[in-house]
Amino acid sequence: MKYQEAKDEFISTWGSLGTLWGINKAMAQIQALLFISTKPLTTEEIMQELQISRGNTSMNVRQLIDWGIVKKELKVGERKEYFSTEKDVQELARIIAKERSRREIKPVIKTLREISSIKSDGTEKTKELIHQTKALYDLAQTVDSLLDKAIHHKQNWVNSTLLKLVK
Amino acid sequence: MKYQEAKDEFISTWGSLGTLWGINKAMAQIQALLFISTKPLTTEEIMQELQISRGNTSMNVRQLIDWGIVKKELKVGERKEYFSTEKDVQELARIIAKERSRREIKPVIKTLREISSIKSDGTEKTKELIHQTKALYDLAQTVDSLLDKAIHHKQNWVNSTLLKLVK
DNA sequence: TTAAACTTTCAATAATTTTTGAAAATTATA
DNA sequence: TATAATTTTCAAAAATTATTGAAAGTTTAA
Repeated sequence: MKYQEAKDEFISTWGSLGTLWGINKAMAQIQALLFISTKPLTTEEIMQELQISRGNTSMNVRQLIDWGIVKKELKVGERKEYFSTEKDVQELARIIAKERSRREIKPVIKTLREISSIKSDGTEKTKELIHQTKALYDLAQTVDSLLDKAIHHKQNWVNSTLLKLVK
Repeated sequence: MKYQEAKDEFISTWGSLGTLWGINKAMAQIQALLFISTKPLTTEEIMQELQISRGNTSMNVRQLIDWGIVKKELKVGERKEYFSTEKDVQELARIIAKERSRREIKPVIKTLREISSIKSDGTEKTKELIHQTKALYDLAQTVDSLLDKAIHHKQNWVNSTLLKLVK
């Protein structure tokens, strides 16, 4: 496999994986492109490489910046913005875990707590609702605590924490 | 909060969470409905409760069965099929982890292995592509091994494995 | 067999999400 | 301040995904 082919394959695979996990394809592909780039890229270069429009590029780069995955860089004497992504995979995983926990998991945990703590009226169906949502709540709490632990474990959490579980 | 309100909230929340993670809303809602039901339900009952069509119900129940999350039950003397979901949250998590690993993570790992093992042509950009995809490959392997471990750890893997990390 | 009960399929339609591109806004320089 | 470079916004269009419902298929029982 030649460079260009491998690069295209990587960007395409990353885009598909993103889609499968509820992430916009263009957003995932921009991140993939920056991830393997040897230097920061401009909007123009991203558009060119991925064959997407200016508006699309602008919006998705902005979202990546909101997520804390991409940083804007300015070069002296130049007007345009350069973008680069976090290059360290573990830090990247940490950021994504943090954001998905904050945006998606924690709100669900809050809802599960509310539902599982409604007052029982003694009927079977209410008991079952409370019991099942409580069980989900407990599991979600455990998983989210693990994520929190990883999130705050700045350096090398995969090796220090996960690897010992796997081995 | 009264029963009906809590139930609707749970089904709706589960549907939204599914959507966020790339799972069809109807599929997530059917699973949610079965998860808090005190008894197996028929297609008719699911349609009625969720206000969705027969075709939609049929297709999504079938998918849940493919995933191993829902089971079909037959009652003696009755023609129609009854559906129930796995009620144990940890077993449910195990099944979902197993399926997502098999369908989505393992294929990506294979691609990352292929890309990261292309022959270097000595250029910086090729070196960077190889280096970065190798790093992703290593991380994905670690995470997938953890999932595999959890997957094969039938009983109570959350408490026996994850909890000790969290505490 | 036949027919009734039930399930599946799938083309058409609807809903949602993504993308475009040009106008408006912003920013830096002359 | 004017203007050129660049980015952002957002309504419209395109693409994708989900849903419907009726016809076809299957299964069971009389």
